[in-house]
Amino acid sequence: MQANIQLDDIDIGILTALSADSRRSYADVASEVGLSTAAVHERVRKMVERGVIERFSLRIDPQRLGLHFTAFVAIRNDGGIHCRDVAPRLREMPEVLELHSVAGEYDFIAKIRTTHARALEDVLYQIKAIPGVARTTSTVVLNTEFEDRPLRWWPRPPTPCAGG
Amino acid sequence: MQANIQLDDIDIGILTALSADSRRSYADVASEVGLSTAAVHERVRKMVERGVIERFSLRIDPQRLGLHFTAFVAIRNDGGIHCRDVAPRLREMPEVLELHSVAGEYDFIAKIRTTHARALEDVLYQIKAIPGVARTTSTVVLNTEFEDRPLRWWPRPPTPCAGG
DNA sequence: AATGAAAACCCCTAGCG
DNA sequence: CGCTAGGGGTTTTCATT
Repeated sequence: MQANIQLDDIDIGILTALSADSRRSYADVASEVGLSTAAVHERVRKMVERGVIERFSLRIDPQRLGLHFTAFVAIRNDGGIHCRDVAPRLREMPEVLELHSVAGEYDFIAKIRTTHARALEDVLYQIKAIPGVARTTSTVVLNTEFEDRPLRWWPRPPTPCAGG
Repeated sequence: MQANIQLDDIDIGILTALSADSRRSYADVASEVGLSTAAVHERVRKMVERGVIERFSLRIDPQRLGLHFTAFVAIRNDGGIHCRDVAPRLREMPEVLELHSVAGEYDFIAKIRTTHARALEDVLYQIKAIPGVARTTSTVVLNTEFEDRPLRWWPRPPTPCAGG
């Protein structure tokens, strides 16, 4: 749970470059950030080791996979003993892309992707069958403007109370 | 807007492998899916060309970047002439990771990530200053159970009305 | 923590079935 | 659409600073 102190501008440069194209050669990235290939390699290795880089991944167009339908589903638990079992069950469902526990009227927000609206019905049915789930509210996505953007900024360490 | 007909099991195997580690060598992937290196290379090239693969990317731990705070912000537009300008303005804001237009009480759902709660206030202030935005409702994320999971499944083409 | 060099490995194209 | 083959580039290691 450490902060970003350990990342300097060169690290951010490497992350930015690889975030846009993670198969770029280290030689290429090295010339961009002004380091040798070996140095970039070493920095990447360390960032993987320290968990800054979780994995090298792939952005796939969900439409071309046949996943035409997206919804955000808010989930409310009941007060029973099964509450802690809800998240693991949702994790097993491949249609649930993201799961966040949230403050407010609901306990979870799930981002769900299916082939079509009809398929969401099945997923909701499964979710409602999970012990501990009391009720769901779905918000249907009409159009995804953007998601999974490459890294373009990073937060500066918080300035120590300049304004009070 | 074509379907997934063109992707066979081998393509899915390649996507699954690269989704978990996009820097794996094609030679390595090839031995896994039972093809030659050149064949894997050619299939990847075509999937990039056809837009199935949008890009090779990187999953960075937001915590280690100092992004400790996540919220979903529902945005409602007013009925004015500026409605169509709202999405482009939100696109310019780096804290807005995702933007979906949705059906229901609100017009958009934005996924927003900042260093801390206080920084969300600034972002909301900016959003409310966009012409056309009428009102926002924020849902604070307490814990992200999972997000950006590697590909593990893909939808089978819909069975033609087996059940009616 | 970075460099340059060396060795192993991989990418990518070409030619062919 | 897939395979083999080969040159050229890249990754990865290591001694040095």
